[in-house]
Amino acid sequence: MGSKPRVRFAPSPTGYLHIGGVRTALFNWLWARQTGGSFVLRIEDTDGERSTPENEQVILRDMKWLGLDWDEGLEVGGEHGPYRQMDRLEIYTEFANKLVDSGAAYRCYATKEELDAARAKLKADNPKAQFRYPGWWRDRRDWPADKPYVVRLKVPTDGYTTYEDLVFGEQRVPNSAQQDVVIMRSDGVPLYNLGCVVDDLTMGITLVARGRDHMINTPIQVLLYQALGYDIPQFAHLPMMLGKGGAKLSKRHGAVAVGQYRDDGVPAQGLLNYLARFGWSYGDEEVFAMADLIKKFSWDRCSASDGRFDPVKLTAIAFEHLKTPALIDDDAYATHTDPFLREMFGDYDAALVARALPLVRPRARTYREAAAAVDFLLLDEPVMEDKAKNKFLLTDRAQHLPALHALLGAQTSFEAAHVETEVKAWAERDAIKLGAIAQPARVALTGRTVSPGLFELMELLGRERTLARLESAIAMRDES
RNA sequence: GUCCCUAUCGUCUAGCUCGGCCCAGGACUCUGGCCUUUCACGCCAGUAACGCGGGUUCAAAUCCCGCUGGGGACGCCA
Repeated sequence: MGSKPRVRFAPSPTGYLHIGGVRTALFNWLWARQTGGSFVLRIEDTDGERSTPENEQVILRDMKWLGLDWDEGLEVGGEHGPYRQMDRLEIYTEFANKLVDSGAAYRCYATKEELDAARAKLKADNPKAQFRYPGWWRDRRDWPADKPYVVRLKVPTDGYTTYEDLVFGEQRVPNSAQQDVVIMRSDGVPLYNLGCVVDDLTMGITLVARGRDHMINTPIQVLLYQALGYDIPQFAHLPMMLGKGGAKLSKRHGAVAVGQYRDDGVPAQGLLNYLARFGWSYGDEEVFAMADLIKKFSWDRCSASDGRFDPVKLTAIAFEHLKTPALIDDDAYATHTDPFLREMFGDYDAALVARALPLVRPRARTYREAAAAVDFLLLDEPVMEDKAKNKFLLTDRAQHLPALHALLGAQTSFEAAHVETEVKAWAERDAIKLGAIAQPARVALTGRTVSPGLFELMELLGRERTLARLESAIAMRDES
């Protein structure tokens, strides 16, 4: 093991991959990529009630979609495995025994019922009091032979536990505020604190970066490291991502599942860019390519105050990527739009779409919107918006259409620049405002009032389809 | 209730370490305008914040104290 940083992301498969979790994963990943260190992915599935293999699969799938690849962990393996906590039970038992043997922890035979009763009694006497484990078994060694027990950490009753947080600075928590927490359940499954410390220890993790909601656990974990005789890693806690109004971020504040963004057609790098800027800043810069982020990220530019998730800003940042070829080149754009095109149109003329997409980019907020915006090219007939049709095709506004048709019919080249020159010359000659020609023509060709430039459209559609659509538009008016 | 964390426009934030360049800058949103064959993009302009109260100082968003607000946690959850 060298001196390179080793960081990790350790989600619980108790639900889909949440964007708050992605932010944590991202910061760890950026640090590993910047420093040439390792990014470890492990699964903390000790909550048997809520963990499922399906959730685990979703998490792995979403991490891959985001491009947050890991050097060690599930699927890729590594020399510190296994990387799923339920596959590491013997290791925790070994460490728990070590703690009990050294006197740093002890067996507690109090049953859940006894604890509940004591808690209830205390609440009855004083509703505001905080229940704390009374230490019944703290100093006993008269352990019953065949009764279930949990393992509790013997927390010092005085003094302070301190550590340096890369984001929050020096932390100093009175031990008197802690209690003898359970670190191992009676069924031999470790609790979060034990599992986390043993894993970070045995996996050689040098820096633990996680959400601030875990900050409360850190003193206990520091105590665990010390009891086990290990140096503590560095810690970096990240401020919380809350929903609008300051409440815990949930579905009603917008999509929180990564999978939802993928399905909506939001680019992964846009999502990541938004998340990177949440609790981290680099002067006034806001739009970053991934390579930039890797280069510029640092813990000392992380903020300590909580923030609120804003789906509108996320869309804006994602749009910056979507419309900028330097951030997403045209080939990549086409590749990412492909699944949506297939979903909407089945097999399609990829070469034709590839020519149209660059014109659509400044108008599409997602890949899905981009796919929808080229429908007029892929459908035999454009889908007519009623309003557009009634206003531009069935009225006098369509009066120039026959002349336009005649002019275009006489052209051999349908290159945008050429058609533009010809049409503009005609308009000038006959003193017709270009808009009077363009809008009805646009509707005839696309069915909409909104589209890329008219002459580009003609080039894209080609001579035959352009003329045919103008003819049917003219016919529409005659029939009405 | 107890312990811990935090506090700049509606939101994300710069500035705070080393007080004056800040009657506070950028971005999103919103409004107005320009460009243009439409829309979008782009460009220009505008609205909008240092939570409150005390100090310290010639000078405080920046330092100190108090208050208030917000958040996390107090489980054989993670």
